[in-house]
Amino acid sequence: MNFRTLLVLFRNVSVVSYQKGDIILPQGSKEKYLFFIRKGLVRCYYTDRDAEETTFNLFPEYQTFTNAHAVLLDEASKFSYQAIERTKVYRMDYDAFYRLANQNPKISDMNRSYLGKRHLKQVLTRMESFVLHSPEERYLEFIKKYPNLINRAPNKYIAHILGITPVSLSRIRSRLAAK
Amino acid sequence: MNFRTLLVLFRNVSVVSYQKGDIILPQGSKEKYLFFIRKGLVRCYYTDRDAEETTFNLFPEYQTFTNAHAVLLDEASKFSYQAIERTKVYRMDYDAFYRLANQNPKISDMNRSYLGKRHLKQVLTRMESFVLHSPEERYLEFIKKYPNLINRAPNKYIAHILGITPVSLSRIRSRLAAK
DNA sequence: CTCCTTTATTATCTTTTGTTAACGCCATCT
DNA sequence: AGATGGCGTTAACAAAAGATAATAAAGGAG
Repeated sequence: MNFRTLLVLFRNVSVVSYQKGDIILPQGSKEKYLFFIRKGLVRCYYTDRDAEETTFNLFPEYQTFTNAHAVLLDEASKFSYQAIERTKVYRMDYDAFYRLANQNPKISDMNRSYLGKRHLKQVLTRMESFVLHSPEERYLEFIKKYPNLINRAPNKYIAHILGITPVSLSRIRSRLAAK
Repeated sequence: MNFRTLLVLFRNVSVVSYQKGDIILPQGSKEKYLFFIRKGLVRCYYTDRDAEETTFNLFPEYQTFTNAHAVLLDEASKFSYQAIERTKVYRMDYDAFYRLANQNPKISDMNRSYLGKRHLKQVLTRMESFVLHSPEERYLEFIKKYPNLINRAPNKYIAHILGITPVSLSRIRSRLAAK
């Protein structure tokens, strides 16, 4: 990507900072943003009628994320996005990005390959893991992929991401430690 | 979509028939096809080193499918695709489709919205179900979504799709029947 | 620093699942 | 028709997971 392309992109980017606990996007929102995390940690979670929260994903620094239901599927966002550390993001309005993509083939490629492929691959790999692997195996995959998140995010968040309860994760950890 | 667009598409479509048990695409293949199932039932499954097969998905008539790893991610296909009934598909070479998409904005839209969004939505919804719902709930969702597949596909295939063993599925069924 | 809340761990009990094996059923082939 | 093989169900046992509660540890607020 050349300088000109970058410049066009940067004009539409804003830098946003959040305190620990701040909601970046609430569940139900239809706003469409692309985020790149410069620093911090973002949690994506679902809140049910009983106000129970289930964490779906964690995004650490140098990762991009979007509220997929809004951006990719044109629906209200099914999840909330919350900074669980002091977080700084580069945020771009997706509609602006989309308009740029229609004018600039390089940005269009970026849209397709980066947003589409990368996100699809993540979600596909994760789903495969649910079918093929046990909770313990998924936990090992997780710490291999995100070795530092263990110390930065509460275990209850990680447990839900793995599809188990916090108590169960605690037991898996002690079982593994016994070896 | 107008007649002209359809005509352009149809020139690149071939009709292929399979006997029960035939492999449509083997695991590891890099061929890229789009399929529309006119009739029959297709099973998507993974084979591990011990030659154990784990079914990932079932596609009945009037559904489209692709070998996602090859078509969407440019990788070797991680799954095999097999006709488990006498099956007739409309098959299109994806590269040809992609070339057409670059010439015809309507086809391009179809590529993005249909292939991209539809597939992403399926896989996203399914992954959410693994995190949010129990095996029993997933089974109920499955029979609601595909009421007729219960009688057409072996339970062991359905069990794996739900992320459980065939024995466990059998127990869930008898538990539900007891109510 | 202290108090208070949240979280992690551990224990107990119940439920569910995995594993293996046995049995019966059904379809297919000879 | 009889034999064969695959599949669904059930049983029995072991392992794991969910639910709940108690305790300990950690983190935040004042």
